[in-house]
Amino acid sequence: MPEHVEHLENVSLPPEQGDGEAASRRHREPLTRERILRAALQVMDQEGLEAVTMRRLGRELGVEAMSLYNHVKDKEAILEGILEVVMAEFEFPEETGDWEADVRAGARAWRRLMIAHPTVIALFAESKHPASSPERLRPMEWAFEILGRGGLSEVEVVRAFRAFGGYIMGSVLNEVANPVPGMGDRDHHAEHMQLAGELPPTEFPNLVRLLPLMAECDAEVDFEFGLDLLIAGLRAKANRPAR
Amino acid sequence: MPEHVEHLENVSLPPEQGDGEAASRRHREPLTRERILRAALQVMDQEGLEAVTMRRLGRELGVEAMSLYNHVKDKEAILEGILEVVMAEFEFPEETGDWEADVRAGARAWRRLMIAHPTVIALFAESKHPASSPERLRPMEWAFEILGRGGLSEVEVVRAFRAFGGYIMGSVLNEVANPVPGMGDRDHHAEHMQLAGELPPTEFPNLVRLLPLMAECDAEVDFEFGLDLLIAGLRAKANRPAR
DNA sequence: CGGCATATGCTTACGGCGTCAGGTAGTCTA
DNA sequence: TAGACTACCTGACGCCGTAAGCATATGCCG
Repeated sequence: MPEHVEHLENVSLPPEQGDGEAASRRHREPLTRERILRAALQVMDQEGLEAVTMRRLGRELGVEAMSLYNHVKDKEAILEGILEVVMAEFEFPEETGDWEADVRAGARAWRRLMIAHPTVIALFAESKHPASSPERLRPMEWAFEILGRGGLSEVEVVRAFRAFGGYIMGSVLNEVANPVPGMGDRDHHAEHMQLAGELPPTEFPNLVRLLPLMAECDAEVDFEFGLDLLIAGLRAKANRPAR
Repeated sequence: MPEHVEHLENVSLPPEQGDGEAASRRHREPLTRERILRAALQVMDQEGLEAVTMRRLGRELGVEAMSLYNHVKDKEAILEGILEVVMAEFEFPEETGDWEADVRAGARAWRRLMIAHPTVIALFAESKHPASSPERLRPMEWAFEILGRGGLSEVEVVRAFRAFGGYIMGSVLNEVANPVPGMGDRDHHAEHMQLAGELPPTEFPNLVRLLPLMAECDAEVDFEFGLDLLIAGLRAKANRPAR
């Protein structure tokens, strides 16, 4: 067993006194739940969910894996914490008073958040407990507030929330699970095209015809298309004039 | 129907004597990709994604983990195979000729499939490659076919497909990730209600008021609500009369 | 100042994971 | 009958999450 290595970090601090190790430990900022969650989110964004590992987070923070347990209960708690951090990033759009515009802006803000951290979709899909932290509930509260101004009944507000929420979630899921160009990977375009070329045209005539079209679509435009459908339907339901 | 017969067994060998191990090895039906995928799907449905393990599947099939590799490349190939098996279960609704009814029926069939195997959502969310097997593409082809009959332009068909697909995916995701009663877990209802009771009412007035409503909602009815919105919007776009 | 409680981080270890490398025993064909 | 092939097994490696216990630093008491 080699002797204890005095980490090189201690050269960066003022030479107070003899004990290098103690000094280095003093000057590195202490571990916190906050710091852990931020590191976890970063690793997840950059390298995917399977890279988020206790040992890896420890390495990222200059600490052993077991030290993390002083600040979080579980790995599961870390994953839930990531959701918290992400939802806390939600940027509440400025309210215009125009109901449709506000709904649209809210939907876009939500989508933008998910697109910025695509892997959270998988996190949602695997999470076992419903949301309960204020960070996760605040955007929800706000969405209810906005939707409630459209002349809908209470139960319609709930249903509209679920309809929009579902649509946003699913759009992003399809977008990141089945990527098309316009956002990121160019090679999936080629993959799509090639697939369309290889398909037996008698069994898959529509696919052969439409897959290339699909590959060319802009995910953002498509998102707006579905949003239009939902809002048009809702407008009818609320007996509003087409503005 | 219990039509399962072990056809290979009697063909192969005359009844050799004695050796118990050889005999037992002979009458267990041989491992196949098919059998592996079915076992994987069953384990996943009953115990969740994290229970799907090479060793576990081996145990399930009376075989060591490494034997699975004679029939599948990877664990990842197994997970993709599960998607294949599930999508092969898609029940194509009978076509009525009524476009709206057909679209609705298709959406319901899709939803029913996901609800029957809730964990596949997580699989979709994690899968890295777009669909390419015929089993996964056939329902897609069919959806394009149905949507194409509504008087939409080609690009609108693609967009409608993505809108409906997104909505279905997301609805089911929200339904299984944030369960409410009516389908399965009763205790989540209580959880919701309790949460509503504990929330600071000045910060979350809408949540406090609407969460109980939400807990009472029927997921299926809510699904239909969103479906109505989308179809109403689409009907307008296609310049069809409200039938 | 000494002494202890508490908080923080480290070490070790256990069982389970995916999978590589190599072994073996039955079966098929020349 | 020899050799190849198939289908399965054994053992090992390096990961994983985390339980248990040890070491050290800090804060509070007299």
